[in-house]
Amino acid sequence: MGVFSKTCEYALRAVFFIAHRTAEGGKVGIKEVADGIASPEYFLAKILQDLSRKGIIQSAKGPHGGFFIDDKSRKNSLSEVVKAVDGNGLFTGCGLGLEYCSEVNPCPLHNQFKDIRNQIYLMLKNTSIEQFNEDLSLGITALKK
Amino acid sequence: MGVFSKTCEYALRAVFFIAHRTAEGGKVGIKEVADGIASPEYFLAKILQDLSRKGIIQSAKGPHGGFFIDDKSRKNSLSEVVKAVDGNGLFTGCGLGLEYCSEVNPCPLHNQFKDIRNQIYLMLKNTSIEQFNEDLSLGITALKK
DNA sequence: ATATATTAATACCTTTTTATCCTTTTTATA
DNA sequence: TATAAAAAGGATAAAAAGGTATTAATATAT
Repeated sequence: MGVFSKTCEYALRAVFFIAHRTAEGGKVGIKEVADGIASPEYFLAKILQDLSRKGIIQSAKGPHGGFFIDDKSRKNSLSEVVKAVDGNGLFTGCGLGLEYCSEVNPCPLHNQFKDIRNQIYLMLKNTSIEQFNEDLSLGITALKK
Repeated sequence: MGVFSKTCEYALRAVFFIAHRTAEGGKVGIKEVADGIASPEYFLAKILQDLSRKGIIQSAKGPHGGFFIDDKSRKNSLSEVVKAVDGNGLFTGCGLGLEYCSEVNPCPLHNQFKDIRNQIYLMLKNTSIEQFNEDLSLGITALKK
């Protein structure tokens, strides 16, 4: 098990792919995205529908339709994507799964875990969707396998 | 979804509870543990069996039997518990779920995520099972709900 | 107008995780 | 030695996550 759900992993990879692929305008079809990030096509379709409904990405139907990310959306931080898919339990929840864990009623790991949570949040908050476009163009980073 | 699986959350809470409860010797039964950490009894039983098989905790059958943690085991770090339950994917895996992600073939998030992973690992590595016994005795920290 | 390419919606299937129940084995002690 | 107490183990079920297939809706080129 990783930090993110499989759904969220696909979502992040897809968002990077679409942002990169449509940086100069245009749209990209679901098949191409699925292939580009090595994800199951139909499953990804559901994820992208959801992201589109939530305004994380955009889509257009019909011929020459496809998915894309507009100028405003591509400035979004990854925390928005993660929140849309996995909720913000990762940023706020107790490490030991205790419902009422808080500053006044902490679990043993509360303080240590608070730092971790915060670190994860800051990392995602300070990273934008578009910021890897160049690396992807240069082939410095990979999105499949 | 949290950082750990539900199974792992129960395991960590149980390990804290048992260590605290048997710090002065003696054993504690499954019912008491389940009640003490607000977990489903039979599900927890499976988890504890597994932890016992893997040497993270100890158990004794028969009258006056139960679970306990010996002196050596209570010095174990939490990373051992997590590794036993969730494997070490959390410490080594790619944030985007890419199989071949590495220093030479990184995903976009590789460097940022490496730090997070490491932070999680160090936190767990540097925290022992027994180190919360006192807080638990004083009622400073909680293990249920 | 119509055919076509495309996403949207929906329904369904499979696997994994979480949870429960029941039986068996072990063991202390009366 | 019988009994009771406790964990161990097996079988099953429910829920959630992950994945597939099909149909509907729709924009656009012709």
